[in-house]
Amino acid sequence: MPMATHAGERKTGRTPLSRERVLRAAMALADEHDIEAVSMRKLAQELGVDPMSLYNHVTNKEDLLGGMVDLVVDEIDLMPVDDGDWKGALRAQVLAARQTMLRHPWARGVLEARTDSSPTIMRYFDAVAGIFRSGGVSIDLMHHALHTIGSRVLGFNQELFDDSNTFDQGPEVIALMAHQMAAEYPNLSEMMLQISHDETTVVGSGCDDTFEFEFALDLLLDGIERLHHAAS
Amino acid sequence: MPMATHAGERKTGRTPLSRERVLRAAMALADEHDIEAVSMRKLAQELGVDPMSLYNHVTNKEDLLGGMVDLVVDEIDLMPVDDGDWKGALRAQVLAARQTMLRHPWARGVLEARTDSSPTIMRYFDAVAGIFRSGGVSIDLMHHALHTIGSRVLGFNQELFDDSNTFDQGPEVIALMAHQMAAEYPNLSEMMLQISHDETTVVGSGCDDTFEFEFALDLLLDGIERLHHAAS
DNA sequence: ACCTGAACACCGTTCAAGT
DNA sequence: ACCTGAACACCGTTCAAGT
Repeated sequence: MPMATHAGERKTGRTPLSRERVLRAAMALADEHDIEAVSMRKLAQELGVDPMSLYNHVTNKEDLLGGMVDLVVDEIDLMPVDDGDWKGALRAQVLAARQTMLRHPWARGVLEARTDSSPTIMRYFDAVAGIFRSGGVSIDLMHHALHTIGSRVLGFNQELFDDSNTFDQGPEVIALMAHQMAAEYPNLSEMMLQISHDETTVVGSGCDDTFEFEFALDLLLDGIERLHHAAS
Repeated sequence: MPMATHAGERKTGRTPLSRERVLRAAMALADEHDIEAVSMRKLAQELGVDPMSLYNHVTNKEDLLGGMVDLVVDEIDLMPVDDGDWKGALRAQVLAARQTMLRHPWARGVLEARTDSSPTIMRYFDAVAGIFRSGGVSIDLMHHALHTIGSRVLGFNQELFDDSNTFDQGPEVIALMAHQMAAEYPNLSEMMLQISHDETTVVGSGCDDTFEFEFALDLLLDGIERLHHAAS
């Protein structure tokens, strides 16, 4: 005797669609195959559903991307406010954001393309602002500081100058490349040569990125702290 | 008696296609209607040509975008190296880049999406590196500095925290918004309130962006200079 | 209320054919 | 050598129809 098919358990017994389920699936797809793999059609296929069914839970693709990014930002651990050390708390907060973004590299491009920010993102920025305020940083300085730190507040290493691939090579390969470039790009080739010889700097590109990120972050925080002290 | 139709002057008398002409047309299209208006098909239509004809002068869309961006970077004025004031020269160079990028706002997204950098871009970075070297900045510090300045070297104001739209509103509108947000985003609403009252800060969003850009740039340059002096 | 399929208006690009 | 048109494999989304 066949069981009665009641709502929520159609002939396939598959869990019904929901915004949550759609967004989670999209996030998994992006994590695994990068953002260009996330099309409405492929996502639907992944969920075993007609492409048009997605539109019952997401108004359009922009909404989908926004929801995905909110999921990521919600994943960032919020650091406790430490009245005695706003700089340390802020540093920890930004590094926490970076950890999350490293797990979801596609989020950067989506966030930068977004035009209006969601409540989730506002909440994160409000938390960061709270850290500044806990240290008595003036609103005006905090405002400029937020602009200055830029997308690094969310843990992005905003580099156009990405030489991490270069330094994946062995020193002798780099030396060869550097000599070939010497005529046209004398300064860059000089830089490549020296850095490839300096073993303490080159410890694998993953570590390098972390070093450069913290170097930049500390330079920014030190500068902001200096202005804060000068003002008080 | 009909004129003979010779090469270069087909029945329409239109100038023949060339890489240069394709790239210039694409740039004009992007300048006027933003980057999403630049499709192979629309570009071909703009040129009065079959879409497939473009592929004789451009290997694919990626090549097209790369060529467009090279055109932009080539537009940046290169500042003379000033041995006595590397910081001032660098500042001037970055602000020159910013002027160019303001004329071609679409270039930022294309540049950030690019994976490998062209000779044109390498030449620009080499010029920037030359400015550092002219001031005797060590290669190691210069390397970190380039990573720290990040995409700002090319004049981008890398802001996720874009409140320029907000401050386009009148003070009373902002005050209303701030009060509505107060419960959920106490720190941000406090910031909005104060900034909207401070008339010297809000002089139109265009000017604001310039101020924030220079504020961030100077903070970075001052930090780098401090490290440079500490090392020597 | 939720899901579906056909259809529309777009993409970039391959390939064989024209001149 | 350069250009063309038809065709292919994709997009996001509207709309009318199903349950």
